[in-house]
Amino acid sequence: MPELPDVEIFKRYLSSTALHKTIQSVEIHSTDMLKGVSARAIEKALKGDQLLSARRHGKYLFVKTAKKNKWLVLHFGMTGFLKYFKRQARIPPHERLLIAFSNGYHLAYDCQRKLGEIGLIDAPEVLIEEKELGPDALEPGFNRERFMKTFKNSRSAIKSALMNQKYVAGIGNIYSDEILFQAGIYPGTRSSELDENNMERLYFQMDRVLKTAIESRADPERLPATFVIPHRHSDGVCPKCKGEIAKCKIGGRTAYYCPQCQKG
DNA sequence: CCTATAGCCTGACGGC
DNA sequence: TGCCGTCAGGCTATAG
Repeated sequence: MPELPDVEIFKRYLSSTALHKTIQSVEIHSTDMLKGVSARAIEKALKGDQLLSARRHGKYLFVKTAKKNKWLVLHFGMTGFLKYFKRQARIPPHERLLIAFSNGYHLAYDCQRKLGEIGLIDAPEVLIEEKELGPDALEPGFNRERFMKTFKNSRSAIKSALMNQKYVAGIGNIYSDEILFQAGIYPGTRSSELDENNMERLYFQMDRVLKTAIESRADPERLPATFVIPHRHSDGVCPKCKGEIAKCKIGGRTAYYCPQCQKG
């Protein structure tokens, strides 16, 4: 689930629940998910402090602490999410990090498959540079010109290029399918072979799809009826032409597309 | 340099 | 029912 729109919703969720509350305790139950930091160091950085603000870049969430000026890093892998709750009975099943606040509430980071990551850094820029992340797909500076320049230079399938976090950060398997569907482009088309028209449509749809998904709270059931995401399964029907949705492998990932509406 | 592929980790599901 | 293979919306390391 967690691509740009999902993580943006997590950010808003955390911002409206867990900020400005004194942290009473921190428990890390899966130390194997820690990257370059010890459980003790995270505990030390958070305990007694408060969470001040949250920021997102691509699929990464950064949460700033008030006093010590550190940033907690959360990446959600394929199965991560956040939950803010009071009663112990509501604790999610694969909780890996648990922050308890002095008001009796808790913030849990749940990640069933442990493909996510928990970290602690001095500034988001450090991680962005280290991972060589491209610009966030929705940042204003990533305009049409930069988009075209980026994708002109890649010879991989456009779907793979869109998902390459070094080119642009935030797009994964699901939303790359949606963006390509909306732009009417076959996912296996070589990125460098897209003409100006296709490039322009792709950029426009990238922006529109991601923003629409955020407005829909990244909830498939709230997406517009013209979106293909709810039909990404065998027997899926194209919301535009009512033809059958097809599936194939591109760059090792399953791509769903409409053979009628998306031409090479 | 660039692109493609296996592997990491866990759980759900379908077929035998 | 039980077992096994496959697959899942992430990224990284390595091979070609």
